[in-house]
Amino acid sequence: MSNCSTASFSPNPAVKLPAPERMVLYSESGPEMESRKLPSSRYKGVVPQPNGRWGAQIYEKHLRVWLGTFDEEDEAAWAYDVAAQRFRGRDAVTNFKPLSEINGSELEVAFMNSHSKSEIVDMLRKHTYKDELEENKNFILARGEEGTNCKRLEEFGCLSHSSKLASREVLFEKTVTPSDVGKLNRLVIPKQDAERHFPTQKSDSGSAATAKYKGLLLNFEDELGRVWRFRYSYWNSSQSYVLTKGWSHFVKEKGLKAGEVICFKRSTGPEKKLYIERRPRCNGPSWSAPAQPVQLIRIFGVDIFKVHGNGGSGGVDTPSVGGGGCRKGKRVNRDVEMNLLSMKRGKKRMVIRTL
DNA sequence: ATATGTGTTGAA
DNA sequence: TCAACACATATG
Repeated sequence: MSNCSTASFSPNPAVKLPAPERMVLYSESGPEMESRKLPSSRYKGVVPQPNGRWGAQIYEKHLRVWLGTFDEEDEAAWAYDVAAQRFRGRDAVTNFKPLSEINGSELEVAFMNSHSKSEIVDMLRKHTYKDELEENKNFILARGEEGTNCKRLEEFGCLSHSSKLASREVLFEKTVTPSDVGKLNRLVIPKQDAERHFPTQKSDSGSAATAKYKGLLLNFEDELGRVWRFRYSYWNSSQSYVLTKGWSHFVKEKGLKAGEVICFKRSTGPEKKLYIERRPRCNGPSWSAPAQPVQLIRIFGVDIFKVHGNGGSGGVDTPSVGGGGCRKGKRVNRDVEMNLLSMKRGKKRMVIRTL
């Protein structure tokens, strides 16, 4: 509060903050150069270190929780934000724009909440938070095409409740058009796909004649296990199948934009649950192809993921990830590379090569 | 020897 | 809760 108390401080300096003259504090050229005061930070939860770096800390239950030291002041502020949102939830006061107001941050929120506070703090102190988050994201996004072991995902805290165990098959995808995300509040389902994959229900019990479809409410689960309910119906006027009621809410919440691809899936089990997922969108050149199928295999009693390569050159190929674009992880080309995503305890990423 | 993180305090 | 500040302790 102290630093907030200055009227100029905005809780969400999405805009540049005015930089107070911190240097001045140093130049209090006292008789002894020893008596320098440390420059205070304009960020909440950030404290100066004697060596010019910045510490981040948050308080809980009268106790200080140290979040580590950072080269940059805003890095420390960011660390504080992460901790604050994990410790205090959506309405935590943060230095920068809170995740709750950022489109597409659902995965990060899920990631955060699926780790204990101390795990998050650990990551911050070791500066591994971002990496772990990326791993987790890619993990989820690569899921689904084939029978991925969702139990494993659950262990990693990647999946929320109901979406755990079902493997799913892709029904079809659609690149949403401007009108799909515009004010018409409807999504057109390509006719072929609709007739092939979505349930049909004629209100008219009479046999053939009138193919009049009564609206149908369908539930779809998203990447996070969140359930969306849409009205699915047929518009005679345009001879098209559409999702109507509930659709605009989805568009808004997800921040869905024209050109993005949404993928409809269905669980392969008896349940036949429906899923709607926004396909990972990466503009970078390295992710041009759709995610490659991934399969779980078990070696030495450890579950790993095998990415189906092409040449079958005895090795497991890496995902279509080069150096840049989507992620930066370290990758190996040949041999089996397994990264046991943060093993339960050590949080260390292990790379094991076989043969 | 230096960097990091804790003990502690006063203020909000 | 929070940051300031002194300083003990960890680290290389």
